[in-house]
Amino acid sequence: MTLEPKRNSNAGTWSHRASGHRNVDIARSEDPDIGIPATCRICEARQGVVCGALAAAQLRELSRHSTRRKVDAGREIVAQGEEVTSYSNIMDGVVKLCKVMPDGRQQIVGLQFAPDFIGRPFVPESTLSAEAATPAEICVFPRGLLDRMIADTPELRHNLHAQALKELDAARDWMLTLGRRTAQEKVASLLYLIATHAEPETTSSTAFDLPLSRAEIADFLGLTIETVSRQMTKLRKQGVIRIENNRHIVVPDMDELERLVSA
Amino acid sequence: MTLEPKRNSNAGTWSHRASGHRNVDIARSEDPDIGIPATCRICEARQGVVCGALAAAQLRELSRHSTRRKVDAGREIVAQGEEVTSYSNIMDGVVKLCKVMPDGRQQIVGLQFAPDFIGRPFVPESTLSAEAATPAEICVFPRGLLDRMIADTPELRHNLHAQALKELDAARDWMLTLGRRTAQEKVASLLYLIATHAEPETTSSTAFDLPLSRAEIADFLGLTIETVSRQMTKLRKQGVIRIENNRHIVVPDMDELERLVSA
DNA sequence: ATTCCGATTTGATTCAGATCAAAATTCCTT
DNA sequence: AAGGAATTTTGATCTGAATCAAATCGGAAT
Repeated sequence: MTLEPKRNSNAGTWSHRASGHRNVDIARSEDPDIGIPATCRICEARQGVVCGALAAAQLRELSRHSTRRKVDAGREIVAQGEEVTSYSNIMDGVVKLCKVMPDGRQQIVGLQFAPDFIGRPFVPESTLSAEAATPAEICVFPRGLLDRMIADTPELRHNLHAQALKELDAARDWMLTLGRRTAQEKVASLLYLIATHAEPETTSSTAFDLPLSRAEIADFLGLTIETVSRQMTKLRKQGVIRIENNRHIVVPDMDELERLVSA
Repeated sequence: MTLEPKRNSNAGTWSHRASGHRNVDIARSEDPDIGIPATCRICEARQGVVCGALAAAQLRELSRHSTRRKVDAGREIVAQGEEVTSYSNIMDGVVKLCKVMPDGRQQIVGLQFAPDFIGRPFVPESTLSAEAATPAEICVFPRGLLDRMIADTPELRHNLHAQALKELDAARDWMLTLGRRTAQEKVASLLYLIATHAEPETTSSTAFDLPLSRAEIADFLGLTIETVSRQMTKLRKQGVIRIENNRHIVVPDMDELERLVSA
C-alpha cells in the first residue's frame, strides 16, 4: 500500500500476507481455485484489493480482458489531467504518484507497491500522474468492465473504500512529515517507510534497495537533491545506515532509525 | 460563531445544491418529507453525506439516538489515538483535523465545514484529533448504530467512499503546497481555500472571516506565526487583500489571489 | 473609558536548507 | 575494458524562513 511507516503491525491486513484467512487453509474439501484462470493462480495480486474480492466467474472475465504489461522505470502509466479509461494492478515494482506544477516543481504524493490497485473510481480524470519508479509489471483492464464489477460486488466496493481510507491516513501522515519535520527526520522517515515495506519481518537489522533516485527522494520529501545527499551521508557517518552502490541500503539497527523519525 | 456572513452563504449553497435532485421537485404527489423528524427537516446536514442517504425510517431512528451539541472554539471533538465510539455531522462551524508529535510540533491535516461528516468507519481508533476551529454545532450519534446503517445502506456507503476520495485528493493537493510552495504561495493557497469554501459564488471580489488564528494557519501551512503574519502584511501592502480586525479578510480580486498560488 | 491579557505585528539576528559550482562515482554503451 | 553521460557527492555561498525579542493591537472584564 501507500506510505505510512509502522506498517508492520497491520500490514497483514492488506497485501499477499493477507491471504492467510482465505487461501492458506488447506483443510478445505474443494479446491477454492477451481475455475480460476491459470495466470491468476500465480498472480501477485490474486489476493489484492481487486482480485481478492472477485468470484471465479468475474476473475475469468476480467482476466479475459486484461493485459499484463511491463513498464520501464520512469515510464508514465497515467498522466495528470488525462481521462482515465483503464485501471491496473501492480504485479511487481514500485509506482510513484506525482503532482507537478506548471513551472515544473513537483511533489510525489504517494508510493504504491505490488499488489496495489491503481485507479480512481467515480472520477473521470486523474488529478495526478502515476509513473513506474522501478521497472514494473502491471495488469491493465478496461475501466468500464471493472466499474461494472464494482457495481455488482459489495466486497470489492468495501475493499476499495478501505484502501482509500488507508491512503488517506498515509497522505496525512506524510503531511506531518512535509510540514513539520527537519531534513534529517524526513530522510529517516523515507528510509523507514521503504524499509518497512521492503522487508516486512523487521528484525533489528534490515537491508533493501531504494526504489527511488536521489532526485525522486527529494521530490517526495520536499527537499533538494543536495540536501538529501548530505543527510544520507550524515546518517552514514553516524552509523545509522550503510550505503552500497548508491541504491542498496543496510540498516544495522532499525530502532535507531525509528528513533530519528521522532515518532 | 465568528463567521456569521460566511456561514450563511455557505449554508445556502450546500442545501440547495444538494436538495435539487431530491427535494425541490414539487410536482411529486406525496411530500417526500413525510415521516422525517422535525429537527431533521431544518437541519444543515439533512442533505449531507450521511443523512442525505438515509430513508425516513432510518432518519427517525438516527435522530432518536442523536444529540445536538455546541462545541466551543478550541474544544476537542475526537482525540488522537482515542477509541472512537461516536460519529458526528458538523451542523455549523469549522473543524480542524490535527496530528501532533510527542514533542508538541503539530500539523493541521484537514479542515471540515458544515455539513461534513466526522468519523472513520472500519478503524477502531482515530489517528488524528478533531477540534472545533470556530464555535461549532455538531450532531453526535453512536458509532454502532451508524455502522449498522452503513451495512444496510448502499447509498450511504457510496457517499462515504466518495467523501474519502475527495478528502484524499484534498490531502494530496495540500502535500504539494507543503512540500513545494513558498511561504507567500502557502498563505495565498490558504486564503484561496477559505475564500472558495466561504463564498462559493466566486465573483471577482470576496470577503470572509478567517476560521483560524495565525497560530493555526501556521500549523496548517508548516510555517511559524511570524512568517504567516509577515506574508499577510506583504499581501496587504501589495493590495491583494485587505485585513479588517485581524480576522476579516477582503479580497478585491480573486484572480489576482489565484495567480499568487501558482496553480 | 481603563486595564489587562492574549494575539498579532514588527524588528534584529541566526540558521537550515537552497543555490551555485565542481569533483567523484556509477553505470551504460560500445 | 574504456569512454562518456548521468547520477551523486562535496564544497562555498546565499537566502528564506526560523528564532529571539519587543512593541502594538484588540477584545473582554471591570
